[in-house]
Amino acid sequence: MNVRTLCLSILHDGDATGYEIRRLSVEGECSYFVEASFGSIYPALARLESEGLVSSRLEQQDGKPTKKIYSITPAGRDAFVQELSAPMGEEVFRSPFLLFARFAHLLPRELVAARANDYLAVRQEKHRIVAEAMETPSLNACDAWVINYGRAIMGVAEEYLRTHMDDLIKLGRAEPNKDAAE
Amino acid sequence: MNVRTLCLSILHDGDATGYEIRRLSVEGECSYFVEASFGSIYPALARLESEGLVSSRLEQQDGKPTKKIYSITPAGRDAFVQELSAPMGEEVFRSPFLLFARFAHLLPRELVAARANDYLAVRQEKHRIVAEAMETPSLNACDAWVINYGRAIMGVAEEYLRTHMDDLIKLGRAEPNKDAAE
DNA sequence: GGGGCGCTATGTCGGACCGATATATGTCGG
DNA sequence: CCGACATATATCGGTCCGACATAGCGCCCC
Repeated sequence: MNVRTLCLSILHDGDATGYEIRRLSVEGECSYFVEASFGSIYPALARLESEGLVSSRLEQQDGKPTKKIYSITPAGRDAFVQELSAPMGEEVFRSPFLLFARFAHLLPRELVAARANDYLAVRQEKHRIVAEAMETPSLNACDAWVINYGRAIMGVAEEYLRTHMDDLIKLGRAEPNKDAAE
Repeated sequence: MNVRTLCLSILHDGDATGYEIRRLSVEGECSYFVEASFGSIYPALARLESEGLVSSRLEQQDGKPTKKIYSITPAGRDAFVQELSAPMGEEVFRSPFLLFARFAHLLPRELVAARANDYLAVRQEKHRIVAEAMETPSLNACDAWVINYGRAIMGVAEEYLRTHMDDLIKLGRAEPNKDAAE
């Protein structure tokens, strides 16, 4: 799942600028399983345009910088379907928090507690965004399926964390001052 | 959570070669939230050694290539704890399957069914690995917490997929021959 | 009223990381 | 007997992220 495909997928649902693609990938209903940065979106769009898979038009705005609005072309739609039909990449899940949690016994209890609370807040926020996305009026059936899947998983993640984080915090070191205590 | 920290975390629990670090990160009990490739492990180990955070010794074996066994140094342990105490990176979840699922309505039903079945198999395998990891005899409390967290989430993911994948497959296109049907 | 911050908007650049490939060798199955 | 696979180290091209550069406008607070 490269950035090219991500851009095509967003443009498939409607025109957008590079900036909007970024925002949708980070804050949108699907931000829990796709994401891309400016540093890869803009070059990807430029390359897609040079290949004729997207087209662009400039739009002046007063008070704001000029926008470069991209549209997907028929060739782009074909290429997108082709890309979806080709073998997929692997799923990626990387969690710095879980790596941290594995070594909670090395770290002061206050730090473990702070991190666990931060992580819970992040999970709750993500869960809220996905739950809210289900309220979208014009939601196609595929999007609804994906959102429900995400909501089911996030719901459990949040609940497990909420009910078990105290166990993890108790594993943190009680006396952070003694260095050779372990 | 860079590859350097990942290497230190594995060496913290015992000596290993670059090859073994790779295998642990891909097949081990924590492979569901950490992973790294050879292309980043070997350079990372070389750099860690030049900085004195790990040391290495060569071990001849007959029938197999010479191994280069790495050990973490006291300075390496300090640096590891330091790194865990520093602000963490964001969690990453990228799912090509969910992007595919969002556009199931564009794709032939047989393809959707095949992909859903493949994905279910992958999820079941991952779930099995984590569930099995709980049986490990010498399991410290932190690892147990992390594994249980993963098991809870993977259990729900697998079950949701198993009970709802038919709904997704039904959203696939029934007649893949008509191109202009959409 | 002015200074700083944040938002919209495009884009570049260094560095991190993946995936494929190269190299060498030994085992095991067909 | 040959290819596939496992062990083991290492490099390289290309992708992608994160930080930075640029720039005009609105908003808030002092």
